[in-house]
Amino acid sequence: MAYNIPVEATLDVIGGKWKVVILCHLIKGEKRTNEFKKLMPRITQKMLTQQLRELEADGVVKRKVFEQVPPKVIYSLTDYGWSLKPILDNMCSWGESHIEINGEEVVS
Amino acid sequence: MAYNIPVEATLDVIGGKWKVVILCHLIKGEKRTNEFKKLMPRITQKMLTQQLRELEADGVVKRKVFEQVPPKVIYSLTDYGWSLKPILDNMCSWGESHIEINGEEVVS
DNA sequence: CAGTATCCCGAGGGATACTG
DNA sequence: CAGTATCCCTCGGGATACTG
Repeated sequence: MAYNIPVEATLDVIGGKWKVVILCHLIKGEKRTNEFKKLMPRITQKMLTQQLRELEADGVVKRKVFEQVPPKVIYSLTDYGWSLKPILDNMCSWGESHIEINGEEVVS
Repeated sequence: MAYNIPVEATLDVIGGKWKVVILCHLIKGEKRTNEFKKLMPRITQKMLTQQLRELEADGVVKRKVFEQVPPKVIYSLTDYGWSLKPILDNMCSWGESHIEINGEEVVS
């Protein structure tokens, strides 16, 4: 509400500290919570949950809970979330072409 | 340095609180400081200067000072900054198509 | 394994005043 | 007009412990 420029609406959805990173990972496929933790070694449990909940509330991420022990939760993009793909793809490739990557933390 | 995923490099450059908004305005043409203030009524002088300085340090924004009284400063995109255009265009149009805009503060 | 609940610190950023 | 300098306070977010 009351944006001064439309792009602020976009930032409302993907502007969070970790949201773009999370979404970029989800473009490559659905993920479990622990997978996110390994892909983002610096994120805390608290922030991970928080960012995912906000993305879910905005309708771009879907959360599927498997009722079992131990618990299993899978996150994926919604159709609405996939509409962000062009933006995310562009951001990813811009980063790839403008910076050298350091792969020190690619845990399997 | 030491990114876990390339897109973090992109976020380093455009991830600031107001940077995407500033860059979107610059895509439509160079701007003076006061123009920014009118386009972004909620930004403070401090934040405006700070974000512009960081964009300048990252080489995406160019600052041109006219030595005169009263002072005149014009900001514009560098060639490097223009390489972000596809991302910014996508973000702008996504916002346009997904949210209704409120134009209450379009001062001339 | 996935998530919630507390505690708590520090810096991000607002408000204000001043300068060239 | 454009920018710097202070003061100061909120709250983002880290660390830790606990639950289903």
